[in-house]
Amino acid sequence: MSRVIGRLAAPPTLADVAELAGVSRQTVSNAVNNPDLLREDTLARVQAAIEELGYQPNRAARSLRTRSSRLIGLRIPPVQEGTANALIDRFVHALVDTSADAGYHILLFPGEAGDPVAGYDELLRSTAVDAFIVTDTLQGDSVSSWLRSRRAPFVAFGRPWENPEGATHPWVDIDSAAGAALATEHLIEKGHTRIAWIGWRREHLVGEERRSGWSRAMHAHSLPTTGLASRVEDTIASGRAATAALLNEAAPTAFVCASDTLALGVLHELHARGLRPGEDIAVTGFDDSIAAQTVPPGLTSVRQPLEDAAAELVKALEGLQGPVGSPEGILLQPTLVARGSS
Amino acid sequence: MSRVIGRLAAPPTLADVAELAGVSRQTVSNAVNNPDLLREDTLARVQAAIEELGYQPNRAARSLRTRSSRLIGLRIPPVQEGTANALIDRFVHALVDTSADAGYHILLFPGEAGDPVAGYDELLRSTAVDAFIVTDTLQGDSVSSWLRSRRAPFVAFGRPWENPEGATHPWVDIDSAAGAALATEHLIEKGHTRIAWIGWRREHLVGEERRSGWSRAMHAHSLPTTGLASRVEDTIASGRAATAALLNEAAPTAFVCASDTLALGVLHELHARGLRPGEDIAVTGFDDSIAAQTVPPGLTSVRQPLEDAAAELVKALEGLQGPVGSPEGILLQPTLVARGSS
DNA sequence: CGAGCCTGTTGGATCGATCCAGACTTCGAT
DNA sequence: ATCGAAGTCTGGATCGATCCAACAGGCTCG
Repeated sequence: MSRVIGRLAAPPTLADVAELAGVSRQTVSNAVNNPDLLREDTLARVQAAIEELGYQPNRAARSLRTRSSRLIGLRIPPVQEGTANALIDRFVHALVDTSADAGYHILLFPGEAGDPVAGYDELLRSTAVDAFIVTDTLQGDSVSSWLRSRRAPFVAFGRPWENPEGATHPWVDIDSAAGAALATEHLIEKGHTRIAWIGWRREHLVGEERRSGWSRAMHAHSLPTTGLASRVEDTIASGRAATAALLNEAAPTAFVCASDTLALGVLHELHARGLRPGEDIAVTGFDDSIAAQTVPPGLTSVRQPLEDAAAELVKALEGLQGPVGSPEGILLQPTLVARGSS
Repeated sequence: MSRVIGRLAAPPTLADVAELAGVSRQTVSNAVNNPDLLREDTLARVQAAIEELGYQPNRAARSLRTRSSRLIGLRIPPVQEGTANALIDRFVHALVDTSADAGYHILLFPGEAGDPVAGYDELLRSTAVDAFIVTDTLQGDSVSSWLRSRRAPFVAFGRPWENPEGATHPWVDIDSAAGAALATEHLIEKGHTRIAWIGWRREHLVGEERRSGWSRAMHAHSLPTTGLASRVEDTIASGRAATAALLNEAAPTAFVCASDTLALGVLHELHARGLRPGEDIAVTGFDDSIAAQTVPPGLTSVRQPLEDAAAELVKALEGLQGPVGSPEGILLQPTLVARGSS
């Protein structure tokens, strides 16, 4: 029974189980995939044989026949130096856990800088994955439209900004305007009136979205916004520079930032000026990164519900296999984690 | 030529290419796998056909026949709250990049808390992966020995502590004693003489390893170590508590920590006491995490060469497929990244 | 000039699980 | 006693790439 090829004992096959249980291969296959087709005693006998041999279906064979690998492709974008943003990592954790519950595994592939589509293309042609989860919709939706043109099944974490209403694929996103508003309201509640915004460049649609949450909350309380906003690169250094400029020119008592990276830039400038975050100046970030959780005295930050997002994405993915309904978009609400910095 | 099944255009097969090029399937297969077996003009003709159809071998079929999936399994351990340690994430990035160069993809599976072996077992039985990379050798080597008993091919990131000399599998590790010594020497050079150690509990063999680097460097310069060491849990809270105790009782001017998490604990306590890191008290961490890179004024930390480690692991993995030599262990040297905290 | 060798190519078998069509059993209804 | 239908179970074909044994055609060499 235990054939040995090289160093590795060959796992038992369906035929082995069938022989042991005294039934045909098809019956074993049914026992695994359609148990209710079998008579009770036959099922029990087959299951005992499966148990005894420790049988599991060979993935390659099953995948060849069914044209489905139960694998989901996820592109890992290149690491960006000088940022605190490890959102993708938390997302990967959440996704691995939830997709395992649904019987999927996550296949990672590198995001080559040159051709963003290369990795997708290879996996698609070789039918290595059943679907993709696309996370980099920030950059403009070139990947989405390419996948669509290839008729590849995928769901996106992030709105299709080009065409928010009539999306042709399911997506899940976080209502980040609401998140920024949450942070702003929180500071207003603490008594701040001159609350500055540090965000991303105008090209970044998500950045503009978040900024609108800040300005909406400010206007709702009739607070001034003029001269209190700046738009910079998403790095600690530029966050720090923006903070210096705003402190000198607009005298804010609080900062709402579009990312933890920028908020850390604020903390750096405060540190350099001997100002105490949370006492002299309040700061909030976005993403609830590890850095936000650990930096003294703790950075108040908007937390994206990545676990929920992952669950919704996997659910949408399963919907893809079925009938072609109109693709759905889901917007999840973030929460605010208050810490020492506010 | 473009058969359409459901919504997905079926990719071309080897037979399609053969027909277009006017050769047999075997010849196409050779063009892909053993190009030097073909005459030059035939090869060119086949390659043109491959190009035209955008052919890539079906992974499931190839995998079924060759019994090799070109996938590497990696277990993602559950996230630990209250820690700054996202070493695994940086490692995943490095591994995805280097393994892609070698033609492998990374398959992630969740580390269920209950049975650490469950995920491995499933993938092994279903022949889903060619090999594993094991990262959690800290916990005692139960996974390694289980994999060994199942004759599963794997390499470890981390020494086999039970049996460092006569390892039965290849491993790659970082010389973390040298790393701690590096940090200690750095502080001695800056003029510090009372340098405290905050490390992990004695059961953690890696922790003891790092501690020995500190004490060795101290002894080499005839500096005192008595009363200057403490061993605690790897959390920010306990790092902070240890700092408070050491400051009160032993009056150190610098702290060497076994992890960035502990070092952040030190920063928290300094912050609470109004002491300035890098000016009043020096601090070093371990792992060069994102938190270390971003916390003001920057945390000096020992950086593990994860990119090199990933490359060595993939190299070792390829060695596994070949003849059974004596498994090799590789020890890499870390570097020190000096920042504002020292 | 034919044996022997190399190169390039061929059809058929194979990997392991699932799909398909058909056969056999059981059982209530006529 | 016969029939049909539902419920069980079976052998053969199939997914696509690779392995295998064998075979043309061109070449050298005795």
